[in-house]
Amino acid sequence: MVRQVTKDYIAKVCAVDPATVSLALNNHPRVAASTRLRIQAEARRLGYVPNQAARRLARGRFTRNARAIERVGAVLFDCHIPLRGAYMTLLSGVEQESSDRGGMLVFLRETRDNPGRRLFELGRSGAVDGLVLFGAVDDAAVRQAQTTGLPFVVLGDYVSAIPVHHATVDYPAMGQLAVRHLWDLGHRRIGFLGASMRFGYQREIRDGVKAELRRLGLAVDTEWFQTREGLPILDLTTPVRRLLARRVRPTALVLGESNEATDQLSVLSQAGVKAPDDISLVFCESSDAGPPVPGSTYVDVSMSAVGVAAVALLRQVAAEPDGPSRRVLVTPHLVEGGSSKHKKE
Amino acid sequence: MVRQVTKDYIAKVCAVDPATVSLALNNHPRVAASTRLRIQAEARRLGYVPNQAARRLARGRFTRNARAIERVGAVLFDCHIPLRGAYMTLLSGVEQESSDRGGMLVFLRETRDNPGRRLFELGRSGAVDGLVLFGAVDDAAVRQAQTTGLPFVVLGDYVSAIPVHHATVDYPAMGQLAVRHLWDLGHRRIGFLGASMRFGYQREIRDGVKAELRRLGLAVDTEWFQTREGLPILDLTTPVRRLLARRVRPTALVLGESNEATDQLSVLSQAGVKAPDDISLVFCESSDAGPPVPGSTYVDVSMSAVGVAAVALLRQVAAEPDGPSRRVLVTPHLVEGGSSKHKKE
DNA sequence: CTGAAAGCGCTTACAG
DNA sequence: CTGAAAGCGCTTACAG
Repeated sequence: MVRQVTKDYIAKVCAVDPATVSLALNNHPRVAASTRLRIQAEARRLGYVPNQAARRLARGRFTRNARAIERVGAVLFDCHIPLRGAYMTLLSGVEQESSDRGGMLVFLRETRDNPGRRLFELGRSGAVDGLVLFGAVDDAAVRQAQTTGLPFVVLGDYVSAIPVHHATVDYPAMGQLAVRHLWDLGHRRIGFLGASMRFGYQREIRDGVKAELRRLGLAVDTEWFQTREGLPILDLTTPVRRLLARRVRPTALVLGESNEATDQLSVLSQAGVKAPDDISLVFCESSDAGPPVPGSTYVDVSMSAVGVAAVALLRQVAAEPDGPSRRVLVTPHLVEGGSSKHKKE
Repeated sequence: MVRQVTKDYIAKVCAVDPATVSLALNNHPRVAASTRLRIQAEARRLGYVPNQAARRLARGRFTRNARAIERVGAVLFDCHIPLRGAYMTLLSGVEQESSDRGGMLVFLRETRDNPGRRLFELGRSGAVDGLVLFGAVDDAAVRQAQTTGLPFVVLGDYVSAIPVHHATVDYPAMGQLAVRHLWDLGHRRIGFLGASMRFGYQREIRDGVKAELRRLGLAVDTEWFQTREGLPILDLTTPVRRLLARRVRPTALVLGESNEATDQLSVLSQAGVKAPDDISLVFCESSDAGPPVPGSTYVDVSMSAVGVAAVALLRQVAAEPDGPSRRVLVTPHLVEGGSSKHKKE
């Protein structure tokens, strides 16, 4: 075990009181600049790292209420579906923003077997200063978070009527950007391929597409809007087939769920429809995994940026606990690849 | 803020000394059973949760050396490739095993910009009792972990010559199980489709396939062993094409990388080769995401079980720090679906 | 078997 | 501007 470098030790070396060391290292203005610099230099030289446990314990004595967000508890509400890579990216964003400010991240999973227990214990144990909730967040989850008394923010999709602070992707903008790109390339017959529509983000992307089409004065042809809603769960291809069966086909498509892109493309290719020559394609992607299909044009958004935004929001919420519900939206952007091109005349 | 229920408060209610409460709640044998039960009941009733910070601080006074693993630091070494869903599942396994024993998980990412810094600070801060390393773990990563003085375990694939404690999947067994299943179905011409072979797990699966073929007295025909080694990075389909170009085709295939399954299947289907009628397929999957293709036969392994195993191993390592390098392998199992069947006579 | 004490390393209000 | 003190909530060695 490495010998712990304590504030007392630094105090001895610098010939000052331990209290002064504490104030100096926390950049308290009451310490003379020269003293502060001397102490900070010595601390750096010795590789001093404050003892987290002692710090938290000592602070608890005074600031009974709102304190700075140093340790963030990231709580994943389990969803009984495979854990997606996007969660990992969200989490790494939360971690980044916590660590960069000298804090750290505690990761916790709430299970359905014993709902609320871990969250309750986390709240009482004093181990974290605030919470970020993600996964299958619903009314029960929000209420559990409320009982901890800690400030919290919901990250990404959730289903709850209770107003909360919320950081997520600007999903409507994804649909909007995709349509706008195709419009700029000269396309006027633009369709949409969606997935199950069971998740909020899927519906938001779709609504963004519709809204932008209307804004541009284009027909929102329901025949060109195909989703898997109402279809068997494993049927990934019928929407594409239906779309191809239309008398007049769209010249361009927005694909709302990049996870299903490969299957959709294989139906297109089997039907002899090639991108971008026969049809322009824009994918919507939100997993930081690069192009959903090599070389494709897609609307991208950084999930880790959403994690960063959530922690930043959490700090605001902690500083002003009684403010109104806040919402932060991370803006997507278009990445041009080879799957879209100007409409042939 | 919720009023903190402290041991002092319980002591007052139970009319005993705070020290007795501490001993009782930690199941110390020196406390009379009746007293212990009375105190524990009261603590439960009041919803008492011990203050983590105080506990760690107090414990630090005595046990300077090996202590129980309560708080685990999960350190992800960044890899500049998209974060895979499998990492999330690993992490949730680590979290589960930590939480179930009343502990918790601190998640940390080591970045390339400032290697070792966060790990160093984590070690000094006294925030965790042991480490689990995963991601792009190499010699430098292992050495950084060593300097913390904390017990640690490597989780999953890594590249380092330094002997470490290690928990991972029994990848050779995946290949072995797949071959054995096909053999049992009567197949004698069994091939293998691999990916880039840049990762250790890919090579281990392949070697497991080869070893089992030899064990069964089957020819290891190199023409039926196709990988993407040496091919352009985005070329996912050439291996399948090469395999199909052989004069004598295999009647069954082990697919080593389920991420690439969809692409491989589409080549097969374009060539008019259908599973399982023309060829039996067994996929290797390790992301807890269910069948890589709906209804397929695959060798599965629970990555969260690997996370659980890693923490269990960490406890052993902490208890006996000077023991030899330990290694825990999680065993995969076969899930039968429709993509494999008895060989036609 | 239980009580009273010391102290983990830190922070901040209070004196000087 | 700095020092000396009190105390955060807990654990464990030491007395009784």
